Amino acid sequence: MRADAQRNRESVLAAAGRLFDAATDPDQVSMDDIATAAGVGKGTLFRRFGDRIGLIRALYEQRALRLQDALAVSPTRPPAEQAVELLRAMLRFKLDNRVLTLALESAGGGSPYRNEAYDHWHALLADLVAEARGPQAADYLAHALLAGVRSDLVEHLRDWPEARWHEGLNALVGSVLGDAGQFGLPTGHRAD
Amino acid sequence: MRADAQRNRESVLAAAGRLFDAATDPDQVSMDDIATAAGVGKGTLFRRFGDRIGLIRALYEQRALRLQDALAVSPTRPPAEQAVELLRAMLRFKLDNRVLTLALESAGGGSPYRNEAYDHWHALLADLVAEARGPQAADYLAHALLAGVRSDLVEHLRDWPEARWHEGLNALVGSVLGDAGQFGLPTGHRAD
DNA sequence: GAACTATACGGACCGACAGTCCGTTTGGCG
DNA sequence: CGCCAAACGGACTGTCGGTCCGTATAGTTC
Repeated sequence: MRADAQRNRESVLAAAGRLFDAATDPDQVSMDDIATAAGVGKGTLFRRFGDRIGLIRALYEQRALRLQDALAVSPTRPPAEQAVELLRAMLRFKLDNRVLTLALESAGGGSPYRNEAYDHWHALLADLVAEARGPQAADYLAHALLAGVRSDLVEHLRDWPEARWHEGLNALVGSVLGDAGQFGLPTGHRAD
Repeated sequence: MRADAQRNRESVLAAAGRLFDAATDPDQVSMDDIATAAGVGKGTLFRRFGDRIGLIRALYEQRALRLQDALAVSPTRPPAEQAVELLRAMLRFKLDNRVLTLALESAGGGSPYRNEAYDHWHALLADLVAEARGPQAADYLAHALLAGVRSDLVEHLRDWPEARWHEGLNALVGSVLGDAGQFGLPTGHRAD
């Protein structure tokens, strides 16, 4: 990859990130806007990322990497506890990247399920589910758990306080994985 | 409402239904297509339904009414059993109305949660959840259960056989509502 | 049944936007 | 230094959702 191409790729991603963060709705951000903000021609965008969805996906995955690193499975901790932590982290991620995740998950045409980050988290969760309750339906249950933090559901419930979300996620994960563990909040308050 | 307006409204909905049923992707169906198929001017579409999402929503709700009638809660049957039945019915509905539900749930801009049918089902499910396990987080759990049959998830898992879906839904509902009943398939979990 | 009016009709028109094309520029190698 | 594959940029295109306004008609009143 030529040096200028690399440079441009990065400034496009940076510009797109800035624009999505500033917007309140994914389609306030056009490809022209991104090209302009990145100081780059439109052709460059499409040559590098193929199409709009490709760009959004690339940006999403770039940001998702941070999460993935922070969430390694540990064979010793109770799976339910880890699952709650994972879902909470995803919830926070969707709140922090509201417009971007909306863009990805509501991009007409491009399934939100066709991206590496999703596969990664799904596999992780499916393992936890299988560990907690056996392999039966573990695959589906992992999908269902992730669906509980779909970005437009998060959007729909946007004025719920954090505690209400925690209560919900605890109830959900507790039901599915068994709530042997206590899932006290890492940040201090407790759900009892 | 004038007679011609009424007539046109119906032929638009019918034409749109036909076109969505025949398509493989929601945005193969343009508003011009619908107008032409309905034998009506484009202005008529927009005057009646406001915008594309309005039309899709109207069609969706029209079809959803059939389901709603078939799914009344009965105070005597076990809630978990009723919940499974409801989710299975929704799954079948999404399979039968694949492109239409995709159109609704991926319509950029229009939240899939802002339609009467969703509210109806959510309220129903929330009651069942509350009956089965108390009011704690019942609202969220109902959302989460419904998210388990989101149309793009259904799409993503489109080649799963029916049995696998049933297994998954049984496991999910069984976990959340308690699987006192047996719902036709062994779940192998929490037999206490 | 004629005159009248509110309502509805239709399709030309508009603006926006994703995606393409091609003449020009440039990084990097021999 | 000279070459050329790779990359660039931005004018251009096609499509589509949505609007506008002159025309037609349902329904009502006398």
